[in-house]
Amino acid sequence: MPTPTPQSRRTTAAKKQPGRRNVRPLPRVAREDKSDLCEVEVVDHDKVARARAALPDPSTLVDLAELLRALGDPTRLQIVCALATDDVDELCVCDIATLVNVSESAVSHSLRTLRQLGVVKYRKAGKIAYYMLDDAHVAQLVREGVRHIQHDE
Amino acid sequence: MPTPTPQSRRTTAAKKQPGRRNVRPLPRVAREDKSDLCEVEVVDHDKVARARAALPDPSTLVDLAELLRALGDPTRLQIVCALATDDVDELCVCDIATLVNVSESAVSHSLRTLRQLGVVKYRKAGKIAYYMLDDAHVAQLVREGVRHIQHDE
DNA sequence: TGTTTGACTGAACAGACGTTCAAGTATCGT
DNA sequence: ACGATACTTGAACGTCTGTTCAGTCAAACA
Repeated sequence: MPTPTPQSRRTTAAKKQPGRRNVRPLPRVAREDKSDLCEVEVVDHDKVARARAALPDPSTLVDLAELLRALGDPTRLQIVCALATDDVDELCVCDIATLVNVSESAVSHSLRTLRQLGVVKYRKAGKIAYYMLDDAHVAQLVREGVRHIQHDE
Repeated sequence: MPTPTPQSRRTTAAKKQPGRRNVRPLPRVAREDKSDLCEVEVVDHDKVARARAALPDPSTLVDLAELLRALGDPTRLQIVCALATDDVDELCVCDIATLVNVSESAVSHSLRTLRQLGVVKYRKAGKIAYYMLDDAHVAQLVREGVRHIQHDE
């Protein structure tokens, strides 16, 4: 049986290797390939070109996706929300674990993820680690997200 | 009479529709439990109480996490970015597939996810489905995310 | 009518994810 | 020094995710 599938030729742009997390996996983000695409751009070739031009560069895209996915976990989202609270500048791991109701180990793992993304940082005082936000933009982003969810739709 | 009927499901609540297996058991989101926690709140009990009070309610938290996680996928993020482009009001599935360089099937699956979250909607013209954004807030959120990623850090 | 096209769907698979568990590193109190 | 505390780390495990594949459907065209 022949394979008349339009784009079955070079679709192997999605081969990612099992690398570490914090670096840049760069999964299958647009590679400016477009050379052997078969002309599947049926409808509006010009509009596609415009959209492609307006697309953020792959590095930005992957970084943002990574950030959003990190915030897309209830545990981590709660941590960020807690640290974004007024009058709550910093919290220790133990308190965060109590707050979001998970084990300290799980919190520690989550905090590491957020740390590697530059979302949080920490200060060590004795044996206690106080975590705080490292990126005010992220807090702002989350606050707006909450507002959007709560207001409409 | 063919009924294009662009669907847009914007369920205010109750988006735990029983898809297939485990629905959405609301994993370990704050349960207001705190009664039998062993007094692990070592450092600042008051601050924990404040942070907990400021935390969004579980339903908002889960909805937002769901949205952020959906946007945290490079394919879906690119789709939203493309549709958020000025002068690009709508795109057909075929063009989107070309744009983000994945198969039409994968795009269709991704679009369904975004549709179910109320991020995009579509209009059918003949056999072509034109997708467009359904939530301007999300587009705004993504645009700010891009700006934040590009500007600092 | 039959074929082609654009898009959708369900099953299935490889890989990724988040938690738990057990062990580890410092630091503090005695 | 010893043990307890606060936290981190790595491995393991079950679950979830996104893609591919194959099949389906409706609309357009021959």
